[in-house]
Amino acid sequence: MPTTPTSTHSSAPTLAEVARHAGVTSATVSNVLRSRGRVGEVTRQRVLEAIAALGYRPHLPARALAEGRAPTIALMVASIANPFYPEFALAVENALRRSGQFLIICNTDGDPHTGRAYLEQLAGTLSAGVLVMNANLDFDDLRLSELRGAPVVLCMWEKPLESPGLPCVAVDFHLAGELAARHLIELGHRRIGAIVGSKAYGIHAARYDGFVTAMEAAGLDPAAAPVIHASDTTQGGYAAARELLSRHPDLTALFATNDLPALGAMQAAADLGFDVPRQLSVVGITDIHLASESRPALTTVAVPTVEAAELGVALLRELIAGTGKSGGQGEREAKVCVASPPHLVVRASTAPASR
Amino acid sequence: MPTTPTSTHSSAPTLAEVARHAGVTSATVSNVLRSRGRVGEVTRQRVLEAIAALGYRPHLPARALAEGRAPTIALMVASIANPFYPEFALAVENALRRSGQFLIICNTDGDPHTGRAYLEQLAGTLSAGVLVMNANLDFDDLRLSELRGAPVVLCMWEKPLESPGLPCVAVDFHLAGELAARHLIELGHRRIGAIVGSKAYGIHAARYDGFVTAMEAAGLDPAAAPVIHASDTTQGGYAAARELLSRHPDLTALFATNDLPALGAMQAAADLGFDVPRQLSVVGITDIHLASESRPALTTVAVPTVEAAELGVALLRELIAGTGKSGGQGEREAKVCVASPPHLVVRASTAPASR
DNA sequence: GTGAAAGCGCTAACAC
DNA sequence: GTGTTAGCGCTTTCAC
Repeated sequence: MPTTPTSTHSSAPTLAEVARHAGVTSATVSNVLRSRGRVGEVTRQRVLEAIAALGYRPHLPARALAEGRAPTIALMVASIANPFYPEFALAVENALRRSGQFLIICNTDGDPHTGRAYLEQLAGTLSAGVLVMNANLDFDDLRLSELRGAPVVLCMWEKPLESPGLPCVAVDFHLAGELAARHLIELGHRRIGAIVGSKAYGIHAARYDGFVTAMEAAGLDPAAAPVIHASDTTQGGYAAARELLSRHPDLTALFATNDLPALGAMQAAADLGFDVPRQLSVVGITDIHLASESRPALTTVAVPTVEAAELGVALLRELIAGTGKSGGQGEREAKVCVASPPHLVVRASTAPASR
Repeated sequence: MPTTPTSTHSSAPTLAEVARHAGVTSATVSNVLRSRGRVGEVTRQRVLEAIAALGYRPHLPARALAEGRAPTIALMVASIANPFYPEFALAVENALRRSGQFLIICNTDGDPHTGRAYLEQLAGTLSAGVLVMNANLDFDDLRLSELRGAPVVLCMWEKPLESPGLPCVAVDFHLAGELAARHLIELGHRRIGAIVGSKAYGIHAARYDGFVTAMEAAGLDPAAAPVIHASDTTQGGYAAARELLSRHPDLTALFATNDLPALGAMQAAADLGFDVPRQLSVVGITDIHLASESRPALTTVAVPTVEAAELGVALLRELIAGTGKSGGQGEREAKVCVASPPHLVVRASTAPASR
């Protein structure tokens, strides 16, 4: 029987309904909700009761529209399935939750096009700001997003001394590379192979530069160290290590610019019959959870992931708050916010050179 | 100099501005945007030009408000940092992206309170529906969410034959457990230890039941197999395996209800001097990426993760579309949607029993 | 085919 | 203290 389609009271209660129920006007309800205005204690109670009685919950899009501020933050990553990102995303979500904002995950697949589409849809409408990991986005797209009213923060920018022209959280990955390499050198290793990931955007260049710095500081010739570029995955590291070790069987250590490839390198070494760390030392960078769970556990340079996430959120919030002030975003120098320095974590994958 | 704070044209262009620019009214612009109404070809072109010229992008919250439908889907997980969830989340995000919806990640930390808070804020306001993984939520909270207009779909429900009273994607984990156990039995193992995770909510109970079924089918006494409950992590599996192996050194195989604990068990075995798989076989369930990357690579029972994600999204969408029809959600039987059966993936962590 | 107008649920001036 | 009112940006009947 086709009666009125809108059932009388089953739909979500609105402010107006709460107001009617409490015998006040919606402005008053809004005021008690936001503890904003001056509301009499008795009405306040009546309103609170009405809210509880009706099970009222604010309608976030409506609020966003009226307030002119978006209720979410977007996090752009190449793929959330890469083991590093979830650790970071968790920290971001925790930081956001405290301030009542929500996290939208955007996987770009490393495709600038996908990233751009996300930015276009979200920036300034659903999302008040954008956090960017190495998602292979076009910096011009990112700057455009700023102009659209959604600040962008680059998380884990690799070169503290060099501004990307965009606000960012910088982590000294040059130092990370240096610490990793120095550790090997101090263990007596001289013939070290390097596995360098993510050529795109020069990511990991800083890490390799750190390697070079450490080599030179020790009076070694960095150019003599064989280098292989690999994709930033276990498989990539595995293949790279196989190639490296078969072409240079005299290598006593492998330096990888990231943990995943380092882990892959350890497996390749094992498959090739190398005993890690007795015959071959392996070191990575980042210290993802997996690093401590491998056998042997991976020696690596820990990077302040959680801190970077929190700094990123804080910086983004600051930028969002400041949007529109002083005429804008584009001109003044992009703020770079430096996280604590990385530090070496010695585990079981490195040992003194024996050959 | 304090001039007008609102700069004349820097703010995001609105429909009305596009309309003015094109010499039409906003209704018409809206019509061309949604290819909804009957719009003359020439005006259509003028409007499109205006949109391009101004760089107009729809304001998602405004649209959501006017349309009465929320622009996101919420995914509730215990912690996105658990290696299984990102794989699932990636598949969900891919499925959603195709339909222009966005993914909000909610980490509950396994805390029903946190989960409830998320549901309360998102369900029916910002999020049109909720996908739930084993996030330790209260089923009553979930049913309440349905009444609030945001359907809930349980992903990876473990017991296809038993309805949770909530729509769900079911995966036959009993069969998974059975396959894993049968594999060990067929290899000649008789003294098998079981590591059972996530006691809460009886999750993994189905998996262990499958183990029992396989044992009985082979004429073995399941009660004779030592069982340890462990947290659903590598560490949990590590500790459990250590205990199991030290108390029962004659065990020739370990059955774990999840890959992470299985991986941990392999490490414990290695640390205890057991050669996997020659002296000890280890099998897991799920087939997360890590399973194929461990050394030895983990034999496991693969579960259709991506398929479950896609089915979950499809089911959720269906429920969202049907919300309000035929008077509602509560009464009719909750739909359960069964994913493909799990299947055994033999790798290097299992071998014939030698003792 | 196009425009006028009402309204989605909420906030924020301002008046009383 | 509380109510009135005018939007926020968009969609959508309904006239024309």
